[in-house]
Amino acid sequence: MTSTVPRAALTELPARTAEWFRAHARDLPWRRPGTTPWGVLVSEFMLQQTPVSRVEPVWLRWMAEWPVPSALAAESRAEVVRAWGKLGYPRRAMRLHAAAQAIATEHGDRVPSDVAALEALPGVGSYTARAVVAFGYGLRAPVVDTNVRRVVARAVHGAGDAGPARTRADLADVDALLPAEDAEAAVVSAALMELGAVVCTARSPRCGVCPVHAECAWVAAGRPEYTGPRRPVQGFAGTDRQVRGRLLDVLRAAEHPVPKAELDAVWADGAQRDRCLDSLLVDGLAEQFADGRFALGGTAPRTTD
DNA sequence: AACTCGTGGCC
DNA sequence: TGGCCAAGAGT
Repeated sequence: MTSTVPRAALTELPARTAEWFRAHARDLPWRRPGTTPWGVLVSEFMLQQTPVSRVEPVWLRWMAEWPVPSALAAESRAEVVRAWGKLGYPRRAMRLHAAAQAIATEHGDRVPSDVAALEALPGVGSYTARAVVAFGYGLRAPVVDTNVRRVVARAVHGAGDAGPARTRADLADVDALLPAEDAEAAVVSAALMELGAVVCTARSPRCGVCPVHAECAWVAAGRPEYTGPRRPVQGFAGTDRQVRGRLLDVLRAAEHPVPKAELDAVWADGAQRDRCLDSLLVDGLAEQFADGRFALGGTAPRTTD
C-alpha cells in the first residue's frame, strides 16, 4: 500500500510539529525520563479509549506496585481487575495481566521491541504495538491512533476529519511523514498524537495556536466540514455494558464472595441481568463458587510452576 | 465489516 | 440536558 501524502507535506509538517512538541508537550508521568517500556505498555493499555486525566493516578499506583511485568504476572487476576478500578473496559485489565504473564515467561521479563512480537500479546493491536516501539524504545514506527488520523486527514489531505479506518493506507500515510532516524521519528510520532490531542481536536480545533497552520491543507481549503460517514455513537444507558459495569462494581467492592441476591439488586430486568452475569463468567471477569456465590474471576493467586 | 466492550466529563 | 467524545482490540 502506497502513501497518498502529497510531497509538499513531507517536508515542513513533521519538523514543525516536533519542534512544537519539544516546547509544549504535556508533562505526563509516562513521558518522564526513566519510564521503562513496561511503563509505556501499561500506559497504552490504560489509555485505550480512556482519557489521560483518569489514567494518571492509576498508572502511578501500578508502577509503584508492579514495576516489572513479572510482578503483575504474579498477582491474581482478581486483584488486577480490582486495581483497574473504574477505568472502564475491564477486559483490558485481564489482557494486560495475561500479556504480563507472557512477557515474564516467554520473553525473559522484557517487553518485546518489535511489532510482530508485541502484536502477539493479548490486548496489543496495531496501535499499541507501535506505540511501545516508538515511545518505549525510541524507534521509528508509524503510530496511528484516532488523533493522528485526524491530524493527517486535515493537515495533509485537507478533509474535515478522518473517515473510517483504512489500516494499511493509514500506516503508509504516517510512515511517509516520519524521518529516517529512530529518535527523531519517535518524537514526530509523539508530536502528531499530541497535536491531535490538544490542538487539532475533534471539536473546536485551535488553529490559531497550531504550529502547522501555515501548511495545513484543511485551513488552505477553508476548513470544509466533514461530510463522510461517521461511526455511530454508542449508547450506554440500558445496554449490557451498563449492566455488566454495575455487576462488576459490586464484585470489585466486595472483600468476600457475594450471594446472587446482592447482584440481583443492581438491575431490574432479570433476563438481561442473568445474560450479563453469564457473559462475565464466560469472559473470566467473574467466577462462581460451589456454594453459589460470586466473586471477581481468578481469585486464587497464580501458582508458580 | 460491523458490532461489542465501561466510564465519566464536557459544552 | 444529553449527545458526543476519549492514546483500541477482538470477533
